Amino acid sequence: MSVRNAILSFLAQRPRHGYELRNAFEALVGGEDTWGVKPAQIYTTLTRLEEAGLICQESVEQDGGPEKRIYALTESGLLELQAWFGSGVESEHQRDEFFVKLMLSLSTEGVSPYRVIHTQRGLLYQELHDLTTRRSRSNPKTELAQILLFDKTIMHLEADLRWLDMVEARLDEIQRQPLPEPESKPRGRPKKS
Amino acid sequence: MSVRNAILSFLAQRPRHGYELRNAFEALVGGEDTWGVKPAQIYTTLTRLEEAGLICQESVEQDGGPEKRIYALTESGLLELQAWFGSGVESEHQRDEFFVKLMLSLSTEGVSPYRVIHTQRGLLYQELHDLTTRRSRSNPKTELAQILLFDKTIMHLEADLRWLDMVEARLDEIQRQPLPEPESKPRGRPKKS
DNA sequence: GGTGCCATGTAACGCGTTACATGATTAT
DNA sequence: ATAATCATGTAACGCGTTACATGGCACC
Repeated sequence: MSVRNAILSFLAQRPRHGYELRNAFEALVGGEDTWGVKPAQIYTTLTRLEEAGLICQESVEQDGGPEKRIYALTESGLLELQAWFGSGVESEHQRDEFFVKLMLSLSTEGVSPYRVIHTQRGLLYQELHDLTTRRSRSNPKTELAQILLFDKTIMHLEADLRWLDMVEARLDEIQRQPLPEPESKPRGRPKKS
Repeated sequence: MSVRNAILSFLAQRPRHGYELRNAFEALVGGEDTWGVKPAQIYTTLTRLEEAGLICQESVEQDGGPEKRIYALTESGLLELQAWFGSGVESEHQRDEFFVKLMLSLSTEGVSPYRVIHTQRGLLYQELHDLTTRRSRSNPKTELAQILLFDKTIMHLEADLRWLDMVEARLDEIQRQPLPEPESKPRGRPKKS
């Protein structure tokens, strides 16, 4: 939903066309190496927003080149935008791919959870190193926003690393005490067979 | 990719049909209130995995009720699964919806970044409270996995809260020194007009 | 006066969602 | 019997992706 709402917000300032919106977004989040937005996403999102009645085409410029469809915010688009600003963003941390991988590694023959943890830790350290480097190369005057984003990511990576250590310690504790294999079990009301 | 790879992993143990896979997944991650997987996702994923040649239909049971298509892992499916276990999971923290909202609130009339931060902090505290409660109600013997997942989420929420405090302090520092409005600017090779 | 890149898009797919369908089993 | 719900799916959509199309402008 980031792109969708960012588009609404940019159109609240003034009507724009696709390329402008893309540039505005990348300027906001810090360029394509931080958060590259593909053109296609802008245009498909614009189409869907128009179908939903949140924006409308104001005019079509055609100065020699390709068409430039200028979009403007509608009333309901403004309402939706305000609702977005007024509400919080729910975290979706519960959906964690690494957690699934780790759990599966515990019940899969030939896959060591310690190896999975080790690999993940290596990747996290590398990401942390890259980010720290890029963060220290930023100019704090002009790129405050990017630094804040770097900080957030770094703090999450550090949390992930601490969690990995915790999990590993936990695994050591219960070593050779295998988890019951998670199995298909009927739930709900028991049957009186 | 969590569901997709979890399916591969479950089929590596033995061939199964859709409902079994759904139950196995929910047992793994801790039931529908933690990570509810909709049946539709299982079946569409199965279809795509079959098209990709990673799994194949082994047989079709039909004991009175609806068809039960039994899927089995193929050779390339096993390879893909092993590749997944052998690689790390990249974090995607750079895509942060709240960050976008915050940045937009800085350049939007009538929206206070302090208010946005306040709302978000409220939501994070509530999520933290709920999770802490649920965590302490779990049985550490039988639900170790869920506790680990709770811990990970809690650590991330705490990181988010610390980051919010940091951002707010930063905003106070530069108060009344507005950011330049992020604008459409041509990049790349400068033109020699 | 061709090569390459800038600016603007379309098509098709992948993962995940909500809404709906359908036949069997169980509760009342 | 009727209603709930279990067990198994299909259809259609939303957000995001990669791959491709196309017409002008800059440069050598």
